[in-house]
Amino acid sequence: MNFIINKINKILDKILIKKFKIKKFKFFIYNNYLNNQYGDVYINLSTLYFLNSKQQQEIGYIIGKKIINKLKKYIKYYRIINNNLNIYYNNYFYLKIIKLLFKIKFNKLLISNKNRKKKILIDYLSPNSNKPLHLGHLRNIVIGNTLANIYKSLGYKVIESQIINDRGIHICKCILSYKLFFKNKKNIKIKKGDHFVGKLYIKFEKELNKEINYLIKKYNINKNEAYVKSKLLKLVNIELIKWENNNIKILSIWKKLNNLVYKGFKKTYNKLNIKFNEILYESKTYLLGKNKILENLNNIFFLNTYDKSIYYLYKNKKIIVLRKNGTSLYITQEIGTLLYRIKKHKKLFNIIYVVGNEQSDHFNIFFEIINKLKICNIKLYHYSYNTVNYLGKKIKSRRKINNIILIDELIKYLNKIIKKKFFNKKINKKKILNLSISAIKYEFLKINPKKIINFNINNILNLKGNTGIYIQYTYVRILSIVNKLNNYKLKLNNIKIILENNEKTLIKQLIDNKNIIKKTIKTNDTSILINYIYNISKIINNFYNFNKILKIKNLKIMEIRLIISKIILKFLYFNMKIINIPILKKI
RNA sequence: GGUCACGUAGCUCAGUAGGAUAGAGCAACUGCCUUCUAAGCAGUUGGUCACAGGUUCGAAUCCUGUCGUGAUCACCA
Repeated sequence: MNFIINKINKILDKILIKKFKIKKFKFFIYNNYLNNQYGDVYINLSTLYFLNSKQQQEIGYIIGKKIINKLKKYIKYYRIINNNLNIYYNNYFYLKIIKLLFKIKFNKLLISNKNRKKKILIDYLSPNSNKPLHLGHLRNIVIGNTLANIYKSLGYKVIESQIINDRGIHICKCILSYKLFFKNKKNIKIKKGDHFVGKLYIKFEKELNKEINYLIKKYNINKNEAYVKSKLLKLVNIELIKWENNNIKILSIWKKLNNLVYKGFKKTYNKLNIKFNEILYESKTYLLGKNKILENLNNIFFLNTYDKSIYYLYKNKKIIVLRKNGTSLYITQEIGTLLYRIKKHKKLFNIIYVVGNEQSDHFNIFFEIINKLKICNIKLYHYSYNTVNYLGKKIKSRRKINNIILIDELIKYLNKIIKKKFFNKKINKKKILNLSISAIKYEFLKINPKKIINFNINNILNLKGNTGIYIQYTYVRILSIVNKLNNYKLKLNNIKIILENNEKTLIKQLIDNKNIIKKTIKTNDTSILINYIYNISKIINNFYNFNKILKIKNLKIMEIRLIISKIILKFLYFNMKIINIPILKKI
């Protein structure tokens, strides 16, 4: 949108090639948002390192003059300070941009026809069906969902996909726990299904622990030996075998418990305002992929002659892809699921796996295999993010259930805090929830996915400063002004107002929206977008405080500020939708 | 031990493609609510960018090494 930078670039190219015969050189034009002394954009002349500083300055002056000549309309003047060529926009430039921004629809800003027909599948959640969603999942959800929203805003068709791990020993533990410890209590109240099943799991683990300790004392043996002797473990394995043999009784409990969990999950998704348009279940996909491997035996995959398992050779390591008993593994399933998706969604352009960085090896192997199998031309990408630590330790979702904070619990804590803060004002439950959700999402998005999050409940409970609530608050404040002037008819022609510095800074930054979003995708870093929104919000609040609108007598100034306010609303609305932070009309 | 991340203010984090005096929030301290919504605004204090070398006109940023933290290295998913 910043047409000036394009024009400056063209001028730079011409001068360098024609006057100085420097062909393979490109200046980088920097934006300056902070320092009012320096130009709105600047070029660092030192990048012409092959010339001495006198020559650099000479070139600087020539470029400066040329730019002034060509772009008189938009540029006030240029200065060379500390070997930087600073270029200053004039008032007309800002007014022109304001007019542009006022007309433009932000949600159509990024859409290009190139992307319109392209389908992208984003696989961003794979919960186990034996426990509620927790902080570890939250990072996954928030990043995946934001990514999906960005691609949608670019015009792609996006499939948001999750695959639920609904089979295996973990769920059998819940089934057994239900049979042994809960079934006879007819008056069980189930508020939220996933929490109930989670309790079943904890109960089992507790009982197992008791038994193991008992065995260790009684027989004076070590832990591993006790595991072998454990009756509970034996029983669980029997359940698992029954499940694999399609035992009707087991299957019916299994279905019952899973459905409870899915209902619970759905409630949590609703709170977070996310929707998946593809839900896969491992019980249905775990047999896929086996045939593909057998088809390519001796060609890509090889047989272990001594035990008849099948492996793939990755960096001289044998990676087993089919067990000796012929059953599938994680990687086998991954291949199968891909085959399934290719069939189901025709013309997929791209699949993005938003999965923790601990699985980067898995994906490297997976992608290499897919490459060799020549299954498809779809671009596959592992969007990896780092772990969430709690109390100094990584949250391990697979085995342990204690030492984690559930998403629902976190929301509850926050709701309480927010309710207290609003002691005197009327505020309904839904608004409290929306505030909590925004605080939570924002907290996870604002940190670069590459970095470990050391989760501290106090950070998120402190609702000051750089938080999701701040962004919402900014929106609400501006909205209240605009609402009060709802009937005012604006005339866009012949605005001739000299803008304030904060207004200029604001406009300069607003122009960057498109680039920032593109960069967010390019670098796989949601914190870029968040920081951008936050920085602009700070300027907006400064604007709110100093550039009064309702109280100003000069109608023309009031009008231009109203226009800027409307642009701000459009901007925030658009970007809040992308990071999926709820918009509060009024607190 | 191999591989891959990360180390910036007391704490949590930004830092454009290597480029001007390294920026925010929290915490601490000053001001501002009869004010378009104070969950806000304006300001003060706070830095050997882990350490050591190298590349470069120029390094928080690139390279090498050391130290520290974490992840991973299953016929688990």
